[in-house]
Amino acid sequence: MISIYDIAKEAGVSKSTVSRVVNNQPGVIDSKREKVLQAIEKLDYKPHSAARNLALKKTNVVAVFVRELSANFYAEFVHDINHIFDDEFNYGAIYCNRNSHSPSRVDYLGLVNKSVDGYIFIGEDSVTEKELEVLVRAGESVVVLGTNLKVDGVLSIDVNNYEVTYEAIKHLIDLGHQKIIHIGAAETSVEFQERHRGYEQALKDFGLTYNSSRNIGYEYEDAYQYGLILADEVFKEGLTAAFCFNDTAAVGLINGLQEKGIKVPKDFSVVGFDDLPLVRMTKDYIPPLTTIRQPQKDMAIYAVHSLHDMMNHVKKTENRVYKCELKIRETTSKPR
Amino acid sequence: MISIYDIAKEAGVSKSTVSRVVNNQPGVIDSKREKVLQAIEKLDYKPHSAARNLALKKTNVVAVFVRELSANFYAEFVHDINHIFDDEFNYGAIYCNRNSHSPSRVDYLGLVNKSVDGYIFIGEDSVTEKELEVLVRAGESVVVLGTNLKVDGVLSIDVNNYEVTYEAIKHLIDLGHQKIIHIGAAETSVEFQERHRGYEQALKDFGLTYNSSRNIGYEYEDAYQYGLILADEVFKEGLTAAFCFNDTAAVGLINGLQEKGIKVPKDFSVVGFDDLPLVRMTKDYIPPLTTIRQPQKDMAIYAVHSLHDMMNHVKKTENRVYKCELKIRETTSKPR
DNA sequence: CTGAAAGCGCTTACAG
DNA sequence: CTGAAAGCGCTTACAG
Repeated sequence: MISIYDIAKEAGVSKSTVSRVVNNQPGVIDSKREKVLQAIEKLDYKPHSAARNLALKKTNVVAVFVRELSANFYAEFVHDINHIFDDEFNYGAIYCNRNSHSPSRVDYLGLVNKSVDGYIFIGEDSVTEKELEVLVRAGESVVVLGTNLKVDGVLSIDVNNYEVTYEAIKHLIDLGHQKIIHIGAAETSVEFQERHRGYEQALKDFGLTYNSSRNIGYEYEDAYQYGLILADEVFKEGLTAAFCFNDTAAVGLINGLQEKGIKVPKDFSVVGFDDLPLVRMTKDYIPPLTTIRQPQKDMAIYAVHSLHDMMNHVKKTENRVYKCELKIRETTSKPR
Repeated sequence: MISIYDIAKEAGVSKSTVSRVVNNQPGVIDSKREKVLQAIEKLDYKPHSAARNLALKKTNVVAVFVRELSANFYAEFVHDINHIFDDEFNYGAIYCNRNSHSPSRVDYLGLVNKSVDGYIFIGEDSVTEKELEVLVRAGESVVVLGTNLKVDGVLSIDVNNYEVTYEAIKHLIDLGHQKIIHIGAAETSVEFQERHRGYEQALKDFGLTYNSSRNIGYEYEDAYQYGLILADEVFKEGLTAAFCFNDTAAVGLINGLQEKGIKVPKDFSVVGFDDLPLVRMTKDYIPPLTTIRQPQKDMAIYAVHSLHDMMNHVKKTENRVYKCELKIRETTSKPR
């Protein structure tokens, strides 16, 4: 491979001079600058980034970790974050899958150590508290998004899961529902736990006794199958509403229920979470979803800007809890 | 930050010895190994990857580039590739968005130069021919997936777009369709061009004179809007079938058409492309899609294995064109 | 089994 | 404006 030394030789100057022109520094006479540029062009020279990173102790790259890159909700974040880095800063963002369900032999954090200036972790499965502590002790800049993890020195951005769930359940109760089920993905999820708290508190505050939570997994198909099963309980137990952990689950559930002849919202009300654009695909068949919108874009912007500030020690950054908005649309109505 | 030198001092040995235990090399007496391990634990030591990369001239990381990480079809590839690297090799994979539609100030290829052992580019918008040539000249290992780019020294994996499109059009013709429209995303797309060739050849071979291609953009909404418009042409010109560049477009088109009272497949036949699992979400409202399945998983496996072989100079690898399969389901039928 | 030394490809005071 | 030299944190022959 060709190095800075080769360019120096080709152009008849020193490595120092080559370095200066590569980095667009002033104080190089035009004639030499030109020679260097030509040599670079001629030999297809690209600086070796590991060498540069080592010398500069910075990389102009940040790492973004998510549980599963192709998961819908996270994909939006990934998209936004990428664009913000692109548009506003001269930073590259790289992405890593962090699927905790498959015990991975790859230690990304070790792999990536110091080859990155900052870290963004999205979703609670993307990182552990212990890992965060190690990063902080190493002086890294890190922000976590939607994890519920609180570690000194890492900036945390989250959403008011408890309150907004309370609000959604209250909405159902106000409509007259008495038997409302809470559907989550995985019990271990802090998200689930927070929302579960909101669910139970609302039941309690309004004196409802029916109290049932179920975790069904992350996939559309899980929700669809569960809808099929749930139909029975609707008939037997007089269930009239469900609060779902995301929109994909809500759509799956609705499809499963309707398959069994239970119409939404006439016979049954459903609340989703996330307000995914994806749901457009079903828009002509399923009523617009009552759901909860997270201020995703704002969160992404704040995440990127804060990380940037942290990396440049610009100023103190502060944790933030964003408020979600209950979007009442057409999958919830009075029970009949 | 703490370096190998700090560990050496703490453990009372030389850097060489520390390096040996960090890399699990034999030939270190147990008592010293233990001391080093303790020092590492105590000081939270992680090797600086840039330094190691520079010394070793290898990184154990590959980069995967796609146009848009959150795009549906690519997301599947990303998912598969990640899992294969995880399961079979001790390699990390990092992902980069390469959205050519937003002129980016970030030169990923430069950023990532030599901080990665190999490259996978997915989809034609992920890389240019010129970039590939530069990488080859620099001796990099690179594979391209679904790009139609042929550059000496880069392994190319693609799909028989021309043939399978021909087959799909023939299927429609066999059913009795005479006016078939070809719907693409962007004219500049080689994918479009290949499929267009297949479309035109089939028309020609079977003596059809109606010949019309349209490019409508990549999003669901584009297709839906276009479906609304297309409805008119169906009435006026007697169009009876469409071949779409992907399933999302097919669903959007169907929704648009049905909105205007045109039923699929009774009044109009539609063929999709990709056989996305995503389409499940509409399965209770739209008939199962006649579409084209790409052997995606096989392609991902071959891509990862080939790249691994190239990086280790194990053996010659060969370009591959995978055959797609026309899945005849329920959105195509005889015209009425 | 162990350590001193050279080298990986860059950057950047420093001296001129 | 320019170059020689030291240094970034690691690895690995080499000598002992």
